[in-house]
Amino acid sequence: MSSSRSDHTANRRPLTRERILDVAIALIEHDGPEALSMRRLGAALGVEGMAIYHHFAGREDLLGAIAERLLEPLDDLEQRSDWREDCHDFATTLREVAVQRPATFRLVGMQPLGEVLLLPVERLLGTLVEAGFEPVTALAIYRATISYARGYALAEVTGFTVDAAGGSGLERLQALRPDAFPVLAGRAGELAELDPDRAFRLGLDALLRGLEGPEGAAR
Amino acid sequence: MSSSRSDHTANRRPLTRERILDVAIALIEHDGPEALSMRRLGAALGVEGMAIYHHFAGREDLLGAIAERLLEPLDDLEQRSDWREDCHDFATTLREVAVQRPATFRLVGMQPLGEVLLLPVERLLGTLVEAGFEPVTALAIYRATISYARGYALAEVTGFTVDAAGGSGLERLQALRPDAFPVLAGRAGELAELDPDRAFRLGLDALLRGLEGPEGAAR
DNA sequence: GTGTAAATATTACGCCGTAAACTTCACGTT
DNA sequence: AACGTGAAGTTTACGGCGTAATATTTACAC
Repeated sequence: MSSSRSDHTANRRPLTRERILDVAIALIEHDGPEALSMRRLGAALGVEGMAIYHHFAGREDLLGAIAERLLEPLDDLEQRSDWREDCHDFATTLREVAVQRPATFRLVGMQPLGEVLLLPVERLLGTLVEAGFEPVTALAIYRATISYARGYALAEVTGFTVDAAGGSGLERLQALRPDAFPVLAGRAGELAELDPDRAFRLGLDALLRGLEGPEGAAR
Repeated sequence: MSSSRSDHTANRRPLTRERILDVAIALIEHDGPEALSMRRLGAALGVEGMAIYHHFAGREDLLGAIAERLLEPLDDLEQRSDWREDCHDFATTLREVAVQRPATFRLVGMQPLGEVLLLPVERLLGTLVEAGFEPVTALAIYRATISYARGYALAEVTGFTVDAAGGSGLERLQALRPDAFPVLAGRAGELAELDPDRAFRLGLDALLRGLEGPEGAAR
Protein backbone atom coordinates (compact mmCIF):
# COMPACT_ATOMS: atom_id res chain seq x y z
CA MET A 1 0.00 0.00 0.00
CA SER A 2 2.85 2.34 0.72
CA SER A 3 4.04 1.99 -2.84
CA SER A 4 0.75 3.13 -4.37
CA ARG A 5 0.45 5.98 -1.91
CA SER A 6 3.82 7.37 -2.94
CA ASP A 7 2.37 8.15 -6.33
CA HIS A 8 1.13 11.56 -5.38
CA THR A 9 3.63 12.36 -2.67
CA ALA A 10 7.24 11.19 -2.65
CA ASN A 11 9.52 11.31 -5.68
CA ARG A 12 7.41 14.27 -6.83
CA ARG A 13 9.34 17.55 -6.86
CA PRO A 14 7.60 20.07 -4.62
CA LEU A 15 5.59 22.90 -6.12
CA THR A 16 7.37 26.21 -6.52
CA ARG A 17 6.22 29.54 -7.90
CA GLU A 18 8.94 29.23 -10.47
CA ARG A 19 8.06 25.71 -11.53
CA ILE A 20 4.37 26.54 -11.68
CA LEU A 21 5.10 29.50 -13.96
CA ASP A 22 7.33 27.49 -16.27
CA VAL A 23 4.81 24.69 -16.60
CA ALA A 24 2.01 27.21 -17.09
CA ILE A 25 3.83 28.91 -19.95
CA ALA A 26 4.66 25.57 -21.53
CA LEU A 27 1.02 24.52 -21.21
CA ILE A 28 -0.20 27.74 -22.79
CA GLU A 29 2.20 27.50 -25.68
CA HIS A 30 1.35 23.86 -26.24
CA ASP A 31 -2.45 23.95 -25.90
CA GLY A 32 -3.35 27.60 -26.43
CA PRO A 33 -4.23 30.45 -24.08
CA GLU A 34 -7.70 29.14 -23.31
CA ALA A 35 -6.20 25.89 -22.02
CA LEU A 36 -4.89 27.56 -18.89
CA SER A 37 -7.27 26.60 -16.11
CA MET A 38 -6.34 25.93 -12.53
CA ARG A 39 -7.34 22.30 -12.86
CA ARG A 40 -5.48 21.66 -16.08
CA LEU A 41 -2.42 23.47 -14.81
CA GLY A 42 -2.59 21.34 -11.69
CA ALA A 43 -2.80 18.23 -13.80
CA ALA A 44 0.22 19.32 -15.81
CA LEU A 45 2.06 19.69 -12.50
CA GLY A 46 0.92 16.30 -11.23
CA VAL A 47 -1.24 17.88 -8.58
CA GLU A 48 -4.83 18.94 -7.90
CA GLY A 49 -5.77 22.38 -9.09
CA MET A 50 -6.39 23.81 -5.64
CA ALA A 51 -2.77 23.20 -4.62
CA ILE A 52 -1.81 26.19 -6.76
CA TYR A 53 -3.65 28.50 -4.40
CA HIS A 54 -0.91 27.98 -1.82
CA HIS A 55 1.49 29.73 -4.15
CA PHE A 56 -0.74 32.26 -5.90
CA ALA A 57 -3.69 34.20 -4.54
CA GLY A 58 -5.84 33.24 -7.53
CA ARG A 59 -6.01 33.29 -11.26
CA GLU A 60 -5.38 37.02 -11.58
CA ASP A 61 -2.30 36.77 -9.44
CA LEU A 62 -1.06 33.87 -11.52
CA LEU A 63 -1.58 35.78 -14.75
CA GLY A 64 0.31 38.74 -13.37
CA ALA A 65 3.21 36.53 -12.40
CA ILE A 66 3.21 34.89 -15.82
CA ALA A 67 3.43 38.32 -17.42
CA GLU A 68 6.24 39.26 -15.09
CA ARG A 69 8.12 36.12 -15.96
CA LEU A 70 7.55 36.55 -19.66
CA LEU A 71 8.77 40.13 -19.68
CA GLU A 72 11.87 39.50 -17.60
CA PRO A 73 14.16 40.16 -20.59
CA LEU A 74 13.16 43.81 -20.31
CA ASP A 75 15.00 43.87 -17.00
CA ASP A 76 18.29 42.97 -18.61
CA LEU A 77 18.44 45.80 -21.12
CA GLU A 78 21.70 47.68 -21.01
CA GLN A 79 21.83 51.42 -21.24
CA ARG A 80 23.04 52.68 -24.59
CA SER A 81 24.54 55.98 -25.57
CA ASP A 82 21.53 57.40 -27.36
CA TRP A 83 17.96 57.64 -26.11
CA ARG A 84 16.68 56.50 -29.49
CA GLU A 85 18.70 53.33 -29.18
CA ASP A 86 17.27 52.67 -25.74
CA CYS A 87 13.75 53.09 -27.05
CA HIS A 88 14.65 50.84 -29.96
CA ASP A 89 15.98 48.12 -27.66
CA PHE A 90 12.95 48.33 -25.40
CA ALA A 91 10.53 47.98 -28.29
CA THR A 92 12.50 45.27 -30.04
CA THR A 93 12.88 43.18 -26.90
CA LEU A 94 9.18 43.46 -26.12
CA ARG A 95 8.34 42.18 -29.56
CA GLU A 96 10.89 39.40 -29.41
CA VAL A 97 9.34 38.16 -26.20
CA ALA A 98 5.96 38.12 -27.89
CA VAL A 99 7.22 36.26 -30.94
CA GLN A 100 8.98 33.66 -28.84
CA ARG A 101 5.91 32.91 -26.72
CA PRO A 102 2.97 34.05 -28.85
CA ALA A 103 0.21 32.22 -27.00
CA THR A 104 1.36 33.51 -23.63
CA PHE A 105 1.66 37.04 -24.97
CA ARG A 106 -1.87 36.81 -26.30
CA LEU A 107 -3.03 35.89 -22.82
CA VAL A 108 -1.18 38.50 -20.77
CA GLY A 109 -0.08 41.09 -23.32
CA MET A 110 -2.75 43.60 -22.43
CA GLN A 111 -1.83 43.98 -18.77
CA PRO A 112 -0.49 47.43 -17.85
CA LEU A 113 3.28 47.15 -17.91
CA GLY A 114 3.57 49.23 -14.76
CA GLU A 115 1.75 46.65 -12.73
CA VAL A 116 4.14 43.98 -13.83
CA LEU A 117 7.58 45.44 -14.41
CA LEU A 118 8.13 48.94 -13.11
CA LEU A 119 11.91 48.86 -13.28
CA PRO A 120 12.38 48.88 -17.06
CA VAL A 121 9.88 51.71 -17.31
CA GLU A 122 11.71 53.75 -14.73
CA ARG A 123 15.03 53.13 -16.46
CA LEU A 124 13.78 54.21 -19.86
CA LEU A 125 12.21 57.32 -18.38
CA GLY A 126 15.48 57.99 -16.57
CA THR A 127 17.41 57.76 -19.82
CA LEU A 128 15.06 60.18 -21.50
CA VAL A 129 15.17 62.68 -18.65
CA GLU A 130 18.95 62.46 -18.59
CA ALA A 131 18.97 63.16 -22.30
CA GLY A 132 17.29 66.47 -21.55
CA PHE A 133 13.57 65.80 -21.95
CA GLU A 134 11.05 67.15 -19.52
CA PRO A 135 9.60 64.27 -17.48
CA VAL A 136 6.23 64.79 -19.09
CA THR A 137 7.73 64.58 -22.56
CA ALA A 138 9.75 61.55 -21.58
CA LEU A 139 6.54 59.84 -20.54
CA ALA A 140 4.92 60.70 -23.87
CA ILE A 141 7.88 59.22 -25.76
CA TYR A 142 7.81 56.11 -23.61
CA ARG A 143 4.11 55.70 -24.28
CA ALA A 144 4.54 56.13 -28.00
CA THR A 145 7.31 53.55 -28.09
CA ILE A 146 5.57 50.92 -26.04
CA SER A 147 2.24 51.54 -27.77
CA TYR A 148 3.75 50.84 -31.15
CA ALA A 149 5.75 47.83 -30.01
CA ARG A 150 2.92 46.23 -28.08
CA GLY A 151 0.35 47.03 -30.73
CA TYR A 152 2.51 45.48 -33.41
CA ALA A 153 3.30 42.44 -31.28
CA LEU A 154 -0.35 41.88 -30.39
CA ALA A 155 -1.34 42.10 -34.03
CA GLU A 156 1.41 39.67 -34.94
CA VAL A 157 0.46 37.04 -32.36
CA THR A 158 -3.26 37.30 -33.07
CA GLY A 159 -2.73 37.13 -36.79
CA PHE A 160 -2.21 39.88 -39.30
CA THR A 161 -4.97 40.70 -41.72
CA VAL A 162 -2.55 39.64 -44.39
CA ASP A 163 -0.42 36.93 -42.93
CA ALA A 164 3.02 36.34 -44.30
CA ALA A 165 2.59 32.71 -43.33
CA GLY A 166 0.12 32.56 -46.19
CA GLY A 167 -2.01 29.55 -45.55
CA SER A 168 -5.72 29.96 -45.22
CA GLY A 169 -5.50 33.71 -44.66
CA LEU A 170 -4.07 34.32 -48.10
CA GLU A 171 -6.66 32.08 -49.72
CA ARG A 172 -9.42 33.89 -47.89
CA LEU A 173 -8.20 37.19 -49.33
CA GLN A 174 -7.83 35.84 -52.84
CA ALA A 175 -11.41 34.62 -52.64
CA LEU A 176 -12.68 38.19 -52.28
CA ARG A 177 -14.14 39.92 -55.28
CA PRO A 178 -11.11 41.60 -56.86
CA ASP A 179 -13.11 44.56 -58.10
CA ALA A 180 -14.20 45.39 -54.55
CA PHE A 181 -10.78 44.67 -53.06
CA PRO A 182 -8.22 45.44 -55.77
CA VAL A 183 -5.27 45.58 -53.40
CA LEU A 184 -6.15 43.01 -50.73
CA ALA A 185 -7.39 40.44 -53.22
CA GLY A 186 -5.65 41.45 -56.44
CA ARG A 187 -2.21 41.87 -54.91
CA ALA A 188 -2.53 39.30 -52.13
CA GLY A 189 0.47 37.40 -53.38
CA GLU A 190 2.75 40.44 -53.22
CA LEU A 191 1.41 41.45 -49.83
CA ALA A 192 2.15 38.05 -48.36
CA GLU A 193 5.82 38.61 -49.04
CA LEU A 194 6.15 41.36 -46.45
CA ASP A 195 8.61 40.25 -43.81
CA PRO A 196 7.17 40.92 -40.33
CA ASP A 197 10.63 41.82 -39.01
CA ARG A 198 11.15 44.38 -41.71
CA ALA A 199 7.71 45.90 -41.23
CA PHE A 200 8.29 46.19 -37.50
CA ARG A 201 11.59 47.96 -38.00
CA LEU A 202 10.15 50.24 -40.65
CA GLY A 203 7.50 51.57 -38.29
CA LEU A 204 9.79 51.74 -35.29
CA ASP A 205 12.50 53.59 -37.17
CA ALA A 206 9.94 56.02 -38.55
CA LEU A 207 8.54 56.67 -35.09
CA LEU A 208 11.92 57.28 -33.49
CA ARG A 209 13.15 59.37 -36.42
CA GLY A 210 10.03 61.47 -36.24
CA LEU A 211 10.35 62.26 -32.55
CA GLU A 212 12.00 65.58 -31.88
CA GLY A 213 15.05 65.67 -29.67
CA PRO A 214 15.24 67.57 -26.40
CA GLU A 215 15.25 71.34 -26.75
CA GLY A 216 18.63 71.99 -25.22
CA ALA A 217 20.42 69.88 -27.79
CA ALA A 218 23.49 69.39 -25.59
CA ARG A 219 23.43 67.38 -22.41
CA MET B 1 -54.87 34.52 -18.07
CA SER B 2 -54.13 36.05 -21.42
CA SER B 3 -52.79 39.13 -19.67
CA SER B 4 -50.21 37.22 -17.62
CA ARG B 5 -49.16 35.11 -20.57
CA SER B 6 -48.45 38.19 -22.63
CA ASP B 7 -45.61 39.00 -20.27
CA HIS B 8 -43.01 37.11 -22.17
CA THR B 9 -44.51 37.27 -25.62
CA ALA B 10 -46.54 40.21 -26.82
CA ASN B 11 -45.64 43.83 -26.13
CA ARG B 12 -42.02 42.69 -26.05
CA ARG B 13 -40.06 43.96 -29.02
CA PRO B 14 -38.66 41.02 -30.94
CA LEU B 15 -35.00 40.22 -30.77
CA THR B 16 -32.84 41.59 -33.56
CA ARG B 17 -29.16 41.30 -34.25
CA GLU B 18 -29.00 45.06 -34.01
CA ARG B 19 -30.84 45.30 -30.73
CA ILE B 20 -28.82 42.49 -29.21
CA LEU B 21 -25.59 44.25 -30.15
CA ASP B 22 -26.71 47.57 -28.74
CA VAL B 23 -27.82 46.04 -25.46
CA ALA B 24 -24.63 43.99 -25.28
CA ILE B 25 -22.45 47.06 -25.69
CA ALA B 26 -24.49 48.95 -23.11
CA LEU B 27 -24.19 46.01 -20.71
CA ILE B 28 -20.44 45.79 -21.20
CA GLU B 29 -19.94 49.50 -20.65
CA HIS B 30 -22.17 49.46 -17.58
CA ASP B 31 -20.94 46.31 -15.84
CA GLY B 32 -17.54 45.66 -17.38
CA PRO B 33 -16.26 43.28 -20.05
CA GLU B 34 -16.47 40.20 -17.83
CA ALA B 35 -20.18 40.82 -17.32
CA LEU B 36 -21.01 39.74 -20.85
CA SER B 37 -22.36 36.23 -20.58
CA MET B 38 -25.11 34.76 -22.70
CA ARG B 39 -27.40 34.46 -19.68
CA ARG B 40 -26.84 37.98 -18.43
CA LEU B 41 -27.18 39.40 -21.92
CA GLY B 42 -30.42 37.49 -22.28
CA ALA B 43 -31.65 38.90 -18.98
CA ALA B 44 -30.79 42.42 -20.13
CA LEU B 45 -32.90 41.73 -23.22
CA GLY B 46 -35.81 40.32 -21.21
CA VAL B 47 -35.23 36.85 -22.59
CA GLU B 48 -33.52 33.57 -21.76
CA GLY B 49 -29.88 33.30 -22.73
CA MET B 50 -30.42 30.56 -25.25
CA ALA B 51 -32.65 32.78 -27.34
CA ILE B 52 -29.55 34.63 -28.51
CA TYR B 53 -28.42 31.54 -30.36
CA HIS B 54 -31.18 32.10 -32.89
CA HIS B 55 -29.36 35.24 -33.99
CA PHE B 56 -25.69 34.43 -33.41
CA ALA B 57 -23.89 31.15 -33.86
CA GLY B 58 -22.25 31.44 -30.46
CA ARG B 59 -20.20 33.66 -28.24
CA GLU B 60 -17.36 34.04 -30.75
CA ASP B 61 -19.77 35.13 -33.45
CA LEU B 62 -21.33 37.61 -31.06
CA LEU B 63 -17.96 39.10 -30.12
CA GLY B 64 -17.07 39.46 -33.78
CA ALA B 65 -20.31 41.27 -34.49
CA ILE B 66 -19.77 43.55 -31.49
CA ALA B 67 -16.35 44.46 -32.83
CA GLU B 68 -17.83 45.10 -36.26
CA ARG B 69 -20.47 47.34 -34.77
CA LEU B 70 -17.98 49.20 -32.60
CA LEU B 71 -15.63 49.87 -35.49
CA GLU B 72 -18.29 51.02 -37.92
CA PRO B 73 -17.01 54.62 -37.84
CA LEU B 74 -13.98 53.40 -39.75
CA ASP B 75 -16.30 52.74 -42.65
CA ASP B 76 -17.30 56.38 -42.89
CA LEU B 77 -13.83 57.86 -43.31
CA GLU B 78 -13.58 60.17 -46.29
CA GLN B 79 -10.61 60.14 -48.58
CA ARG B 80 -8.28 63.09 -48.08
CA SER B 81 -5.73 64.61 -50.36
CA ASP B 82 -2.63 63.30 -48.61
CA TRP B 83 -1.85 59.72 -47.60
CA ARG B 84 -0.52 60.93 -44.27
CA GLU B 85 -3.85 62.54 -43.53
CA ASP B 86 -5.66 59.33 -44.34
CA CYS B 87 -3.43 57.40 -41.98
CA HIS B 88 -3.96 60.09 -39.39
CA ASP B 89 -7.73 59.87 -39.71
CA PHE B 90 -7.71 56.11 -39.55
CA ALA B 91 -5.62 56.05 -36.39
CA THR B 92 -7.50 58.87 -34.73
CA THR B 93 -10.90 57.35 -35.42
CA LEU B 94 -9.78 53.98 -34.09
CA ARG B 95 -8.67 55.57 -30.86
CA GLU B 96 -11.82 57.68 -30.56
CA VAL B 97 -13.92 54.56 -30.81
CA ALA B 98 -11.88 53.00 -28.03
CA VAL B 99 -12.16 56.03 -25.78
CA GLN B 100 -15.90 56.27 -26.29
CA ARG B 101 -16.52 52.62 -25.39
CA PRO B 102 -13.48 51.60 -23.36
CA ALA B 103 -14.89 48.43 -21.82
CA THR B 104 -16.08 47.12 -25.16
CA PHE B 105 -12.75 47.91 -26.77
CA ARG B 106 -10.99 46.02 -24.01
CA LEU B 107 -13.13 43.01 -24.82
CA VAL B 108 -12.84 42.97 -28.61
CA GLY B 109 -9.88 45.24 -29.34
CA MET B 110 -7.46 42.41 -30.03
CA GLN B 111 -9.42 40.80 -32.86
CA PRO B 112 -7.70 41.01 -36.26
CA LEU B 113 -9.20 43.98 -38.06
CA GLY B 114 -9.34 42.08 -41.31
CA GLU B 115 -11.79 39.58 -39.90
CA VAL B 116 -14.10 42.34 -38.85
CA LEU B 117 -13.84 45.27 -41.23
CA LEU B 118 -12.01 44.61 -44.47
CA LEU B 119 -13.31 47.66 -46.30
CA PRO B 120 -11.45 50.40 -44.41
CA VAL B 121 -8.26 48.39 -44.72
CA GLU B 122 -8.66 48.05 -48.46
CA ARG B 123 -9.40 51.75 -48.80
CA LEU B 124 -6.34 52.84 -46.85
CA LEU B 125 -4.16 50.46 -48.84
CA GLY B 126 -5.71 51.82 -52.00
CA THR B 127 -4.87 55.36 -51.02
CA LEU B 128 -1.28 54.42 -50.34
CA VAL B 129 -0.87 52.53 -53.60
CA GLU B 130 -2.41 55.44 -55.48
CA ALA B 131 0.08 57.74 -53.79
CA GLY B 132 2.84 55.72 -55.39
CA PHE B 133 3.83 53.11 -52.80
CA GLU B 134 4.48 49.53 -53.74
CA PRO B 135 1.68 47.34 -52.34
CA VAL B 136 4.11 45.70 -49.96
CA THR B 137 5.24 49.05 -48.60
CA ALA B 138 1.67 50.23 -48.35
CA LEU B 139 0.91 47.22 -46.19
CA ALA B 140 3.89 47.98 -43.95
CA ILE B 141 2.71 51.57 -43.50
CA TYR B 142 -0.80 50.40 -42.76
CA ARG B 143 0.50 47.97 -40.16
CA ALA B 144 2.64 50.59 -38.51
CA THR B 145 -0.29 53.00 -38.31
CA ILE B 146 -2.79 50.58 -36.92
CA SER B 147 -0.24 49.02 -34.57
CA TYR B 148 0.47 52.35 -32.97
CA ALA B 149 -3.16 53.43 -32.79
CA ARG B 150 -4.43 50.16 -31.42
CA GLY B 151 -1.53 49.74 -29.03
CA TYR B 152 -2.07 53.22 -27.66
CA ALA B 153 -5.81 52.74 -27.39
CA LEU B 154 -5.45 49.40 -25.63
CA ALA B 155 -3.01 50.88 -23.15
CA GLU B 156 -5.38 53.76 -22.56
CA VAL B 157 -8.44 51.63 -21.88
CA THR B 158 -6.58 49.15 -19.69
CA GLY B 159 -4.95 51.88 -17.69
CA PHE B 160 -1.69 53.67 -18.26
CA THR B 161 1.17 52.96 -15.92
CA VAL B 162 0.93 56.61 -15.00
CA ASP B 163 -2.68 57.55 -15.31
CA ALA B 164 -3.63 61.12 -15.95
CA ALA B 165 -6.80 60.45 -14.01
CA GLY B 166 -4.56 60.30 -10.96
CA GLY B 167 -6.51 58.48 -8.34
CA SER B 168 -5.06 55.36 -6.83
CA GLY B 169 -2.53 54.95 -9.62
CA LEU B 170 -0.73 58.15 -8.75
CA GLU B 171 -0.74 57.32 -5.06
CA ARG B 172 0.67 53.91 -5.79
CA LEU B 173 3.56 55.48 -7.66
CA GLN B 174 4.23 58.08 -5.01
CA ALA B 175 4.43 55.26 -2.46
CA LEU B 176 7.45 53.78 -4.25
CA ARG B 177 10.89 54.41 -2.83
CA PRO B 178 11.95 57.62 -4.57
CA ASP B 179 15.60 56.61 -4.64
CA ALA B 180 14.78 53.48 -6.64
CA PHE B 181 12.22 55.26 -8.85
CA PRO B 182 13.36 58.88 -9.10
CA VAL B 183 11.19 59.68 -12.11
CA LEU B 184 8.10 57.52 -11.59
CA ALA B 185 7.86 58.29 -7.89
CA GLY B 186 9.71 61.59 -7.57
CA ARG B 187 8.05 63.29 -10.54
CA ALA B 188 4.72 61.47 -10.37
CA GLY B 189 2.86 64.75 -10.02
CA GLU B 190 4.32 66.18 -13.21
CA LEU B 191 3.82 62.94 -15.10
CA ALA B 192 0.14 62.85 -14.19
CA GLU B 193 -0.36 66.09 -16.09
CA LEU B 194 0.31 64.51 -19.48
CA ASP B 195 -2.80 64.86 -21.61
CA PRO B 196 -3.59 61.51 -23.28
CA ASP B 197 -4.81 63.32 -26.40
CA ARG B 198 -1.58 65.21 -26.72
CA ALA B 199 0.55 62.12 -26.14
CA PHE B 200 -1.38 60.20 -28.79
CA ARG B 201 -0.90 62.96 -31.35
CA LEU B 202 2.77 63.32 -30.49
CA GLY B 203 3.47 59.69 -31.28
CA LEU B 204 1.23 59.57 -34.32
CA ASP B 205 2.72 62.73 -35.83
CA ALA B 206 6.22 61.42 -35.20
CA LEU B 207 5.40 58.12 -36.86
CA LEU B 208 3.85 59.69 -39.95
CA ARG B 209 6.57 62.32 -40.21
CA GLY B 210 9.21 59.62 -39.98
CA LEU B 211 7.75 57.51 -42.78
CA GLU B 212 9.41 58.12 -46.11
CA GLY B 213 7.27 59.10 -49.05
CA PRO B 214 6.96 57.06 -52.23
CA GLU B 215 10.08 57.01 -54.38
CA GLY B 216 8.63 58.59 -57.45
CA ALA B 217 7.62 61.76 -55.63
CA ALA B 218 5.03 62.74 -58.20
CA ARG B 219 1.89 60.78 -58.80
C1' DG C 1 7.58 9.38 18.87
C1' DT C 2 4.87 13.37 18.92
C1' DG C 3 3.25 17.99 18.00
C1' DT C 4 2.87 21.54 14.61
C1' DA C 5 2.66 24.09 10.53
C1' DA C 6 2.69 23.86 5.71
C1' DA C 7 1.36 21.55 1.43
C1' DT C 8 -1.92 18.93 -0.96
C1' DA C 9 -6.51 16.67 -1.58
C1' DT C 10 -11.59 16.57 -1.36
C1' DT C 11 -15.94 18.39 -1.60
C1' DA C 12 -19.14 21.76 -2.81
C1' DC C 13 -21.27 26.02 -4.92
C1' DG C 14 -22.60 29.03 -8.39
C1' DC C 15 -21.57 30.59 -12.98
C1' DC C 16 -20.22 29.67 -17.68
C1' DG C 17 -21.10 28.10 -22.94
C1' DT C 18 -23.99 25.43 -25.48
C1' DA C 19 -26.43 20.93 -27.19
C1' DA C 20 -31.00 19.01 -27.41
C1' DA C 21 -35.74 18.78 -26.88
C1' DC C 22 -39.90 21.14 -26.13
C1' DT C 23 -43.46 24.95 -26.42
C1' DT C 24 -45.46 28.89 -28.35
C1' DC C 25 -46.60 31.93 -31.93
C1' DA C 26 -47.27 34.28 -36.62
C1' DC C 27 -48.73 33.36 -40.93
C1' DG C 28 -49.54 31.42 -45.82
C1' DT C 29 -52.39 27.93 -47.93
C1' DT C 30 -56.50 25.76 -48.58
C1' DA D 1 -61.98 28.86 -40.24
C1' DA D 2 -58.56 25.10 -39.97
C1' DC D 3 -54.19 23.64 -40.37
C1' DG D 4 -49.28 22.92 -41.36
C1' DT D 5 -44.93 24.97 -41.01
C1' DG D 6 -41.01 27.22 -39.55
C1' DA D 7 -39.06 30.57 -36.61
C1' DA D 8 -38.46 32.38 -31.85
C1' DG D 9 -38.14 31.51 -27.17
C1' DT D 10 -37.95 28.22 -23.07
C1' DT D 11 -36.46 24.37 -20.41
C1' DT D 12 -33.40 21.04 -19.08
C1' DA D 13 -28.99 19.07 -18.92
C1' DC D 14 -23.85 18.45 -19.16
C1' DG D 15 -19.18 19.29 -18.43
C1' DG D 16 -15.84 22.77 -17.24
C1' DC D 17 -14.64 26.90 -14.76
C1' DG D 18 -12.77 29.74 -10.30
C1' DT D 19 -12.52 29.28 -5.65
C1' DA D 20 -14.30 28.89 -0.54
C1' DA D 21 -14.23 25.59 3.12
C1' DT D 22 -12.76 21.58 5.07
C1' DA D 23 -10.07 17.47 5.62
C1' DT D 24 -5.96 14.99 5.01
C1' DT D 25 -1.20 14.16 4.49
C1' DT D 26 3.60 15.37 4.83
C1' DA D 27 8.03 17.21 6.64
C1' DC D 28 10.35 18.46 10.32
C1' DA D 29 11.70 20.29 15.33
C1' DC D 30 11.98 18.57 19.66
